[in-house]
Amino acid sequence: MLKIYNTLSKQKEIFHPIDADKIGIYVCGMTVYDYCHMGHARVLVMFDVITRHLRRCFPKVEYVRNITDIDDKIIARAIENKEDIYSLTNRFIDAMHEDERALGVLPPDIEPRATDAMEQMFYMVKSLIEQGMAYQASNGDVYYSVRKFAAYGKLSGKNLDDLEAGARVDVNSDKKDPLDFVLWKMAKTGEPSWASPWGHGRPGWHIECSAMSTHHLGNHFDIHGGGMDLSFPHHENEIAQSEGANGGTFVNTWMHVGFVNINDEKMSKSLNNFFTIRGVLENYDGETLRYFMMSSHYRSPLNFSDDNLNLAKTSLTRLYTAIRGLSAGSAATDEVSQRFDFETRFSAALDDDFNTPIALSILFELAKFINSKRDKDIDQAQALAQLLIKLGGYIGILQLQADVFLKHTPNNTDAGLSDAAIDAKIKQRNEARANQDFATSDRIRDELTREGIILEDGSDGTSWRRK
RNA sequence: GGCCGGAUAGCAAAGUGGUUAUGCAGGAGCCUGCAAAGCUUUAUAGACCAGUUCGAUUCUGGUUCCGGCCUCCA
Repeated sequence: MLKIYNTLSKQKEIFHPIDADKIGIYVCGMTVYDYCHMGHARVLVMFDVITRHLRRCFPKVEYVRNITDIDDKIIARAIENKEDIYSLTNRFIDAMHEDERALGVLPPDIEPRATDAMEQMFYMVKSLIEQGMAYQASNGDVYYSVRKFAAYGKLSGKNLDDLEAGARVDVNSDKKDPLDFVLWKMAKTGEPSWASPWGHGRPGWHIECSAMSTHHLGNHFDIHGGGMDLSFPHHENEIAQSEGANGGTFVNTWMHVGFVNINDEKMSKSLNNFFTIRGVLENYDGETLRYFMMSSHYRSPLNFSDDNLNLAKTSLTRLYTAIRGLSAGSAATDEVSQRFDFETRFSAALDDDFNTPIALSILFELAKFINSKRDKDIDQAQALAQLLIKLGGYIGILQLQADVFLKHTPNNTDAGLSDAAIDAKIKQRNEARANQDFATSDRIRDELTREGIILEDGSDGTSWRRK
């Protein structure tokens, strides 16, 4: 029984799909004018975990994640670079896809772009104007009349009068109410623009998501998500637009992923304390990054630091060490895995609002069993290793050959000793050991240790891994 | 000012009204030529103050501190 925390009700709810044969989920994606940072990575990874689990729970899941490829920052950056907005956005869309693959994130089913959704936005804005919920101001911009939507504030728990009292500057005199937000912006000279019923211009930020989500998933769909910072005003405005234009409920379940923090402060572009995914990938592999993201619950803050990343790497190393040498073989269910209900408990953890820390803890239990069985009952160890790999696969980890993970260099470059050179050293060392020449064998091991190579002598020979 | 979260052992991070979270690090032991890995075992918690209860880290109220949103942001 799947339970999801709904921002709308501020509590965990049993998830009741609108149509159990087809789940619709929409996630607000990136604004593509720069490389993705760790905050984006968290949203990418967590909604990947979420959709992977949903796909196991339901026969069909339609996962839509948009790309915002037109907005003020994109225009500003394109002007700065003296480049066309499409060449800018295409470049960063490619970079985003590259980052996504490195993190083991599966592509969404549909990835619509704002610039392809103009007609759908026009349709929605028209509907809002016709119903008197939006108006074109004297400067030509079209605004949403927030006061016309009685339920405004239901997602963020905000009260219009409190908002107004606390509203900071930027009061646009063309707005009827300072809280009104823009649906369509008139183009200034030199700006990219689209012909619309209200003149040449471009869409406001919020309308694209209302238009694209309802276009692909219908006026009423199951889940809408994004980063915590989108709940207000972005998602609040989406509700106002979609429910204002179409009537009825827009989305049943709203999900928000917590922030990535640096020294307990939000990582953000405006604070300029962000780390890009590709920057971090120079020192840590994608799977370690992914594990790090899953090591805390998706709604909790996640503190980004080398210590925590290294912890993730060590943890993942333990899991891969458990399956090393055992990955081949049949996946027979065995008495131990049944007795301890690993798979049931693993799924139950994910069913409980996608509790990845619990799910991971079950993988460690499994690893412990494998380690304690491998010398006594290889078949059972084999079967448990298969199960560990299978459960890991449910959340997108442990799909490499153990040795590939354990021997890789941080950024998969060929720094330091080659594998062949390491094997040669190990051979020399083992010859020395066979001759009881421990001074030589220890010297070789020390040499390798300095190169970041750790040796492990086992009953079936010496294996190695990179630190 | 308004509205939300959070405070768990050395670090990271969950569940839970009474019984081992889990990972890393630490102690002891086994294994090993010695290590590493692994196994066994062990110590170290629940910001503070009240209340409810036979019993609270878990529920309620208050205090303090931290973070977020109210402005573009995942």
